[in-house]
Amino acid sequence: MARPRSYDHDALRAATIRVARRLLEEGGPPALTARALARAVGATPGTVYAVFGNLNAVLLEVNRETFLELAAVIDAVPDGPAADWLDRLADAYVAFMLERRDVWRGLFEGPRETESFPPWYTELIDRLIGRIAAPLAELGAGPRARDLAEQLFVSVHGVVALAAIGRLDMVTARPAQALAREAVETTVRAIKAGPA
Amino acid sequence: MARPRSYDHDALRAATIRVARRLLEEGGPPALTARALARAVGATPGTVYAVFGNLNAVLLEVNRETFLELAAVIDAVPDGPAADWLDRLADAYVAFMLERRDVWRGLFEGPRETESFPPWYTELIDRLIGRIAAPLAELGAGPRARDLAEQLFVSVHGVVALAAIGRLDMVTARPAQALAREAVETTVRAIKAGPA
DNA sequence: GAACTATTTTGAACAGCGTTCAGGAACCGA
DNA sequence: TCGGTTCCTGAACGCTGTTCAAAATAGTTC
Repeated sequence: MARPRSYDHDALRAATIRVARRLLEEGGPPALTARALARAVGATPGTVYAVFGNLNAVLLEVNRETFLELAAVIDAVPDGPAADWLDRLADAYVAFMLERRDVWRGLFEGPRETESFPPWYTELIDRLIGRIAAPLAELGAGPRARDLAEQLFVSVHGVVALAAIGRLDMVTARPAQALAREAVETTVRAIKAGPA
Repeated sequence: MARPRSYDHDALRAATIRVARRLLEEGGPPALTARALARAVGATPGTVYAVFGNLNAVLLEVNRETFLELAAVIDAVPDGPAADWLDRLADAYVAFMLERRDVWRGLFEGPRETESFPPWYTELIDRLIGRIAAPLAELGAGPRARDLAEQLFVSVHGVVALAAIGRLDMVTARPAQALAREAVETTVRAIKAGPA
């Protein structure tokens, strides 16, 4: 009753996301084009659009995978004495993001402000911040742990944001990892200074 | 001996920069196109290219003006007790950037990593960090004042970076200004905790 | 087997982008 | 009036995301 699909759409979807990621890694956001995607998966732009609706949806899927990987990496960071634990978290986060600069840029650059974000996006960030709050609480941050974790996350985000576009050296001579660790140290010292 | 210029190139240059800024404010980076610029200044794309070489140069000039304005705003922040002084600096910075979200995005998004930055760019950032280091030194940061100023700047950058693309609320319920002030407070408290 | 229907896939087309550059335009000096 | 010289225009190139009429391919019915 109908022309049968010539593609396994699930497989095509997965392949497209895989290729999208490779394109991003190799050429940054400008390399992620509908035609390049289609060519690489052996289909045509129209088919990609039939599967994803638009290019942004492809990027969103890459972001999902990236975030899931990040979550796994963060979860794999062994806990320990709170200060060391935080350092390891910071190191892992910075290293992860800088190894994927261009994918990172896809995560944080550009999209419309009015766009609403899918639940997994928010949930993963929430989880990440929870992982930061744990050692902070251990250090005696008490009820402020969550707030401080948010603050620390944003600070490290600042480091990575500048490093990912190659502009951290305009602000400081220190490398990203050092700055992230110092942000951790400052937070820890502020906690040790006692309750507000 | 030659066809006379039909444009005052200095005036055309200035007008182009002015229009570029308006386009950015009204429609963000995507609105800054060669044809729109040319149309708005009553010239043709070719002429714009004759004056600026390429579109990025126009963006760079807008950035220069924005940074100069920022420098003026920061210089105008009255000093006072160090903690209040820092709060005012943070407020001024955050307010300035958020009032110019789209111009801000032009400042920090996208350009090639290999690009070298003009001296005024680095100099202005240096000046900005100097302004932050002053009250920190007053608070007893000693020789660490500069390092802490860089760190604080990067932290506040993280706040603004997320706020400018409308994603700060994915991390925290607090507004940008509050987070910036808390970054200040954390830094101050870390200093008060004594030398490292 | 032919016709019809339903679905999927294609790829040309559209409007726009940054950028280039052949050639028309406009002046001066001879 | 005729080069010479410079300036400016705007068509053109190759690219972009996206759309959609048409082609392809199947099952079903006559």
